[in-house]
This record gives sequence, C-alpha cells and structure tokens, in this order.
Amino acid sequence: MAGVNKVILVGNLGADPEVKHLEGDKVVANLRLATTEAYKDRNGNRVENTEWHDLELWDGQAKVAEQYLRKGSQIYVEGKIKSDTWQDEQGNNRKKTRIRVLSFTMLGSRNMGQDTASTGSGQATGTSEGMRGNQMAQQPSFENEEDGSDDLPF
Amino acid sequence: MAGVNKVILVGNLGADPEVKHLEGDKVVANLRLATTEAYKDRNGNRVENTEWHDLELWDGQAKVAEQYLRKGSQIYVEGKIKSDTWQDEQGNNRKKTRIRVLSFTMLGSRNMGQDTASTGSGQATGTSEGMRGNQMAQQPSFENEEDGSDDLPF
Amino acid sequence: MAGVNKVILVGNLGADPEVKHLEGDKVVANLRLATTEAYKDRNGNRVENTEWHDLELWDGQAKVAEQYLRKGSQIYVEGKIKSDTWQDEQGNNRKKTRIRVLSFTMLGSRNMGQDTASTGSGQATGTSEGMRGNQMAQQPSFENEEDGSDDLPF
Amino acid sequence: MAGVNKVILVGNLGADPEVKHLEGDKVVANLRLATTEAYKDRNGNRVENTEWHDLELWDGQAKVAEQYLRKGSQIYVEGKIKSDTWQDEQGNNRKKTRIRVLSFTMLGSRNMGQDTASTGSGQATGTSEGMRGNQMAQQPSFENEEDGSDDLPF
DNA sequence: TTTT
DNA sequence: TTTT
Repeated sequence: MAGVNKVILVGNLGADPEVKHLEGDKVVANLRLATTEAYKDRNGNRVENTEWHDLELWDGQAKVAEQYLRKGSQIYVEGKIKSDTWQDEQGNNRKKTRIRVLSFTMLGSRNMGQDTASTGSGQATGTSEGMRGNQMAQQPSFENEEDGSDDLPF
Repeated sequence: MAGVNKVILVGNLGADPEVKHLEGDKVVANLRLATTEAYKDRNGNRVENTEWHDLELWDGQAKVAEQYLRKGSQIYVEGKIKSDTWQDEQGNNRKKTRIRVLSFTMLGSRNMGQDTASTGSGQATGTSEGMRGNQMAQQPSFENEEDGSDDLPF
Repeated sequence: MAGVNKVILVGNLGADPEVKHLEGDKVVANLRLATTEAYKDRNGNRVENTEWHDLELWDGQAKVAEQYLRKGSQIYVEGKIKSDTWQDEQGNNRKKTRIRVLSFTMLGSRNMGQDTASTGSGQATGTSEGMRGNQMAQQPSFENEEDGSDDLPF
Repeated sequence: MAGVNKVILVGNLGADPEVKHLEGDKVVANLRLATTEAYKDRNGNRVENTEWHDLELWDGQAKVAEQYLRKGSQIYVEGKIKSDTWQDEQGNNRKKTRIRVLSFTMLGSRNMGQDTASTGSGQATGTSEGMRGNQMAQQPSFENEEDGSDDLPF
C-alpha cells in the first residue's frame, strides 16, 4: 500500500558528525540530534524533555554535513523512520530505529559554527535535478533522493 | 532550544489495537502500523519496503482506537518520536523507540472494519477545548494533548 | 535564507481533474481539494468547516491524476504554497494562491472507479458513480521533482 | 470527512508584527513571512525564489509574537491554510488565503532582533556538553488551541 | 503483522 | 464542489 513515513525535526547536534567514507565513493554521516520540549507541569514548574535522535545521511548530504555541521548546530530535518532488526548473541530480537534524512536545512544565521567561515565564498551550487532544496554559502539546505548519488551541491 | 519532533504516517494496522485499562481511569492503546513504499530498483523491478511502527495512544484516543480501529484499518497519524532507555539483564544499554500519537484520522470510507457497522448511530461529539481534530461516527479523528485527560469525544 | 514551505493535506476532490496538454509534452492538472474539519462549538453543536484548495500538478503527476483521480477521490498531498501576483484591469494588486503538488497518494482501498480497469493487470474494479473508493491495482503514490519529466510510474 | 490541512514553514519575517488589540481581550497579530528556496536553473545559474506568506496569530500567540518577533526573525511555523472569500465592488469573487498559525518556534540563537535584549538575562548559551541549551526567554515556542485563551507562557 |  |  502506498504509505507515508515522514519525520520533521528541529534541534541541535549533540556532537560533530561522524562520517565514514566507504568504498565506491559512498559516504555516510551519523548525527545525534536533540529535540527539546519545555512545558509546565501541573505544579507550574518548568520541565524540559529532550529526545535524542540518530540521523543517517548519505553521499552528497553526508558531505555537506561533514563540512558545515558541528556540535551545537541547529538544523531542520526531513526524513523517514527506518529500523534495522537483528538477533543479538543471546538470540533476542533487537531493533534499532534511525532517521534516514532526506533533506536538511541549517538554521540560525550570522555564523555557522566554528570552522565555517570558510564557506563564505561558496556558491551553493545545486544540481538541477533532485534539488528542491535550498542552499547558500551560509545556510545550506540539501535534499537527497532514495538512492541519490548527488554530488556535493557546492 | 525550542525544538520540533514531529512524525506523520499513513499506513495500515497489522493487528487489532492492544488496549490496557490502567488504574485511575488511564487507558493506553498500542498499535502496529505498517507504512509501505514501493519503488522500482535499478533493474526496473518493483520493490516493496515496509516499515513497522509502534504507536502509543492514551486515554480518549486509546478509547477511540479500541472502538473503531481494527487490523487492516488505514489511518493518518501525527505524533512524536519517544524513546525509552534502560539496561537489560546483561547490563547493556537498550533503547526502544515508539510513536506517541497526538492525533489520528481514519482514512478510506465505506467500512471501518468488521464490527463497526454499529458505529452508524454515532454521536461523534467532541469537547470544545483541545479538539482541533475532527471526528465522526464513521471517520473519527482525534487529538490529544501531552497530558490530556480528554474524555471520549463521543 | 534556506526556507521550508511545506503543505500536507488529506481531503477529497470536489470535481474531476482538469487537465491541459500543453506544447512540448507538458501537462498540467488542476484539482479542487476539500479538507473538512469538524468540531463542537461552545454550545456543543457539531460544526463542520471546509477549506477548498487549488492544487496544481505537472507532467507525470498530472497524467496519473488524470488517469486515476475522480471527483470524490480521497488523497494525501504534499506540496508547497505558491502564489501568483498581478494587476487586474482596475490596477489593483491581485494574488492567487495555489498548492504546487510535489507528491500525492491515493487513499482508501477496495475499488478504484470506472475507467481504471485499463491500468494494468489490476483488479481496479469500478464503482459506477463518483469513483470514490480509490486506488488501483497498485495504489499509486507519485512524486515529482521540480522539473520532473517522470513517466507514469507503472 | 475528517481531513488534514497542515502547513509547515521556516522563514524570516519581512516586517515587525502588526498587532491589533480587539475588544474582549482578543488580540490578533499579522506577520509577513518569507520562505526562500534557491536552486540552479538548467543553465547552472543560481536562482532564488521567495514566497511571501500572510500569517495570522491570535491571543496568547499574538502577544508572544508582539513581544519577541521582529523584522528578520527566523521562525518555524505550524498552521493551516484558511481563506476568506467575498465579492468586491465590481461583483467579482475574491479570495484571500492566510496561514492560521497553530504553533511557532523561534529559531537561531544569538540575537532575536533589535529590542529583545530585554527579554531576559540570557545569552542563549549552549552548554558545553551535548548542547542542550534549549529554549529560553529568548527562544519561545508557543502552541495555541483553536480558541485558546492561553496566557503568555512565561 | 498491514496493504496492493 | 468533496466527504461523513
């Protein structure tokens, strides 16, 4: 059946991206994203609740993340839930849930984190196809399709 | 930072809702929802990929689910990702991810599952407050807030 | 700035798609989609509120819409807000807002309506009046890129 | 029918909020929000496309907007499409589409616009560990129900 | 385990 | 003009 599996997150990275360059020019980046909600409990005390998400980005996106994202970066993310299941050594069924990122956008302005001053020249070039997204020298947004093999948009 | 943690799903239930009535008038329903995407692989073969989601609904919502949803029901769901972490007997860190449903809407028409012919009379009454949602005898849509103690909308 | 402009709708078509085949193999379809919300007012009376949306689909998507969608069809839509501005004869600034559809999915099940037997092997059995139970043999879900020239996904 | 009518925007305000205090303690704020997408056209030239949205906020939300939002503020918005129709003096049918905001969140950190230094001691500081530095006086996130009469969340 |  |  034709379904919908969509995740939208706005949060901050808990650490720098972990990027692995695989054979065949494949690149994968793993990010830890915190989304925090604050509310008042029934006693009127402010409570903060943080959820941590494991994000997975591939190829062009992973490269953008590697170049521009840092611990603390605030991003808007669109993706889908994707879980892996396996059996552990004890024979228990295990499941790990990740967010497969389909597009993301850096938020905030002014600066983009410590090492990003270098992006200033950037012409934020996108490929014409498969790039609904936006990107700029300072605020890259990047979209990738399922098996996208897009190059860096810069 | 004020974050966003939003999930939107459209899929079908893999089984009837599992509902538990807890002390203090609390009710919780657990649903298994399948979201299936189909695409053509590079050889042009149609591939289907199903993701299973664990949904958790509380109170008024849980009651609506219990009454109207059945194995196979197609629903639109809005919620947020919520994970529990603990240590298992081996001392390993474990994590289970669920979707905390904030609103859902039944899709399709005609019939609503095997026993729902009886819903025809439907009062489908909503509370004025906290009910952005929609509901009807035959196509209930229901929203609940964080600690919502909403009654059944009927 | 890298922005986000996203619309998610679930509703029913108020009329059959209006499709125009333009030069250069371009096709555009215009749909009228109703999204209805129901709630109880402060007197406890059920109130229904319908919003009508003008949807615009291009090329491959437009063809799918032409072939499978009919008045009454229930669909899930993802798109973006897009407005045209101009001056009318009186010199007044005018603005028309549309939803540019980026993907849609037919909802509901069972049967698909009158002329859809042609869609393939498919069951695609039709109701005579109004083509409400939608979907096809394969339940089309269709995504299109900005300038996508995708063919029919079947 | 139970429908879905949802809009998600991330963009910047084109002007300070316009706030009107109505009788009966009602408050309405109107915002102009720009969402910009950038892409490369078929010649490889970077093209920027800005869509302007008319946002409408009520009551508690309107007050938060009045207090914290300024021209240039970057926000995440969730709402629904809402159009008014009428006949103009020439007897033409007219329609104006707005976004009725259901929740919004301020994005970015650092500064919040010209006069907002007063909104707290705060420097919107991130913590060194895990960057949880979350919502603060300076980064309000606010949700309102349909006829919500919520007070300021501070 | 759903749906097609 | 849809849907219930």
